[in-house]
Amino acid sequence: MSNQRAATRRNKRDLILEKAIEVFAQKGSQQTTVADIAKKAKIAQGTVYVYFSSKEELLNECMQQIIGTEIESIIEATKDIPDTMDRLFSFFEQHIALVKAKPYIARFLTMEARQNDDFFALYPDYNPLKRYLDYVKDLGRKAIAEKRIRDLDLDAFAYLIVGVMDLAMTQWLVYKDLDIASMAASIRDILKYGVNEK
Amino acid sequence: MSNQRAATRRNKRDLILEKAIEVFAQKGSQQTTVADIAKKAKIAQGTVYVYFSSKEELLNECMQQIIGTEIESIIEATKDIPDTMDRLFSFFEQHIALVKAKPYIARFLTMEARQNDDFFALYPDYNPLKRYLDYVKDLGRKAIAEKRIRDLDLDAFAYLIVGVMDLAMTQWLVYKDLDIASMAASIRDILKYGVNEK
Amino acid sequence: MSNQRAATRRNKRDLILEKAIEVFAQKGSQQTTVADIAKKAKIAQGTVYVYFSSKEELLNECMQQIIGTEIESIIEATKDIPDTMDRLFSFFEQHIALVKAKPYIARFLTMEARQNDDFFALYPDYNPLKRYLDYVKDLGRKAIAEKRIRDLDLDAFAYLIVGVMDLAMTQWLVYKDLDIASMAASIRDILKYGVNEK
Amino acid sequence: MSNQRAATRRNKRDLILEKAIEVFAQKGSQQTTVADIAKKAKIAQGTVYVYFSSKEELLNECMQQIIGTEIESIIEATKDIPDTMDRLFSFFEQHIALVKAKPYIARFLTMEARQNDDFFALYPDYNPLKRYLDYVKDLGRKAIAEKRIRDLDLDAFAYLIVGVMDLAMTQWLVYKDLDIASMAASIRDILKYGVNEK
DNA sequence: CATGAATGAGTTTTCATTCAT
DNA sequence: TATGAATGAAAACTCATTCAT
Repeated sequence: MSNQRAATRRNKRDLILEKAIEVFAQKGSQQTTVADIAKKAKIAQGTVYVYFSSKEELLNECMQQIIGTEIESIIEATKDIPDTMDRLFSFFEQHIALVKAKPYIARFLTMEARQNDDFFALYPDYNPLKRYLDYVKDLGRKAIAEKRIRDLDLDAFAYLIVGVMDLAMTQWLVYKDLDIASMAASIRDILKYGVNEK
Repeated sequence: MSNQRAATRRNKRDLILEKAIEVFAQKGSQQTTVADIAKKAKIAQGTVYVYFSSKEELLNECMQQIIGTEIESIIEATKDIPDTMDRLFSFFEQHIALVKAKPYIARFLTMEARQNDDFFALYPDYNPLKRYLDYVKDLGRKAIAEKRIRDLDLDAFAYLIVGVMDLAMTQWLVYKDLDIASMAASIRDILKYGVNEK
Repeated sequence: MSNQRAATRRNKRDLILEKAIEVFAQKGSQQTTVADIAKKAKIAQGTVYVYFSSKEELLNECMQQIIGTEIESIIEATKDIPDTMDRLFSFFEQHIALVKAKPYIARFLTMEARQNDDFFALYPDYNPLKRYLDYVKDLGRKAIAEKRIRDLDLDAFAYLIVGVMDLAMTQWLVYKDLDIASMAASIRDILKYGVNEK
Repeated sequence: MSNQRAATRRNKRDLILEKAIEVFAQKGSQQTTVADIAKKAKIAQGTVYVYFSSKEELLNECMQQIIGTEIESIIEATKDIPDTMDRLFSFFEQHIALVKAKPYIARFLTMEARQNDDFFALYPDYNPLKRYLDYVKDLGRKAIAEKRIRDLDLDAFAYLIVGVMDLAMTQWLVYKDLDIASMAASIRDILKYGVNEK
């Protein structure tokens, strides 16, 4: 009984989170009303407030859900790839796959997370872009140590990788005809050999 | 007198635009009220509606102002630099300078323009990121023709340049201690020679 | 088993009443939510509705509980004091003792009972202030008959006694440093001899 | 023009205050909705928020209005009566007259002012009962100095006067058939000569 | 009986927009 | 043109009450 109840409670909370992420992503957090979310989840507006104390809190929980779950799962999934550069581009590819599978997550990563000041005031380490940058810098550091890449400015390196990833993602959301996968190969090529004539 | 009036009208309209951009950029367009803008411009709320039919229209005018004026002026300013790569990085540097001088413009480029769907529905070519990408692709095409860079995927090239620029700008807005100028040199170096050991 | 059940029912009902009085008194009936009461009684919200049909009814039951139990018990306790004036001031003292022991009762007497119109519409005789006034008038009548006090306006007499009692109580609730006990002696003195120079 | 505008503004604010006092007094502050007040004042709900930042603030302004205006005007009106006891009972009578003329004020004095903790936290000296008590104590002190009354406990004296006044007022609100004016004479008699047989 | 999740009507508050001056 | 008071529709949030378990 307790299990059943707990399960129900967990399920409804998760249901609200899931639908909220979809609606927030579709319309943006400001344009989304609690009524929209309730409608999408087929529950009464008041029910949202049984599980979340305010629309604000619900939005933050959505972000933590995405960052804590999705981003970390990508990082986790790539941790066994031995070659650092392969690992880096596998990370890139997985991120693209995530965006393609759950485009609303991209909206959170690029939009909400960038502009929700309250959220970053509370959880500065949850800035998803910063999380990505740190991860890439770390990978870069190892690649240098392993002499797989030359000794370069790690910040510049990380910003190049994450920047191109983020932009490609953003543009893909607007112009769906962008072939990110094939672009990834070209990006890898440019980063590897540089733009100079050999 | 007619001149006087026209001048006044132009001036007041521009005053509202100027202040609106500042406030929109500071608080985000959703959080900004017409009252905020009127207060900043030291005029009555009603006056805003003498020059703009709605808050929506005012926002769109702000974006056109930025894109049409600021962005184009950067592109214009670099047009006389003969070496394509120099021109590209001059463009990069000018963009950084613009963001540093008028940080609220960056907010528009990264945030508002990305999320204001109505605006893009009306003016797809005014997507400032797309404008940047097209410009860089064009530069890249010339550089290849001039054999200054090797024959590479222009999209990948443009996304790398604009992506790193946009990200650096975004992060600088949050963490002001980022030294973008010095990073630019490193980025140029990486792009030029690639990450591989020589 | 039937006894057991009845006892349980009685006990839980009384538990809710007891806790409801405390919470109502603490926060005022309007500010109190059914959830507050349920929490204080450590039961589920729904359980309140097993014993009371509405929050309104619960509030009325609380008032009857106080008037029927607490007030009558004071009147009862003083009934064997032969001297009418002693009895009157014993009544006064017991009331003070009650307020000090259970301050939340004072809140009911002064606040809720005065403002809950519905309650008085249903039970006009349960106005606790009226109950007090009637009791004091009755005592006064006897004291006059016994020639312990002079023949005076009974209403004025009762209003003086109950009025000063009620006000002292009210102010004591706000400013706890009021020494009601010592004031009672002075009040008795003034009422006895009047304010005139002898 | 400026005068006209300022007058309009002042008038509307005062109109809202006036109507709010009436409705608050009639239904109690908790039962009163902003819609009720707006309806009574024949304005839109939003207009209330042009002049008051919240319902809470409006309530507090109402109380200050009553305490600052009505109570002080009574105290002011009696200040030229030379005999202290006459002055005291003139004060009493004026208070009764006020309650009869504007019964809703009585509601504020006895109900809202007693229970609105927030208000007293901000303005402890605006407790209307305390204001009354202080005034009567002051009068009593002078009466003693002038040897018009004997040297008695000022607190007990003030509590008797204000207590009976407040209670009479309260009961009159419920049972309108109470003849307060005639009672006042009896009260004066009892207080003057005491209850003892001479 | 007891529960507590779910409900939805009702309330406060915001703010783009209008309009008389 | 310029004003700013007034509007009212829409949104967030509360909470007494119900009901399936």
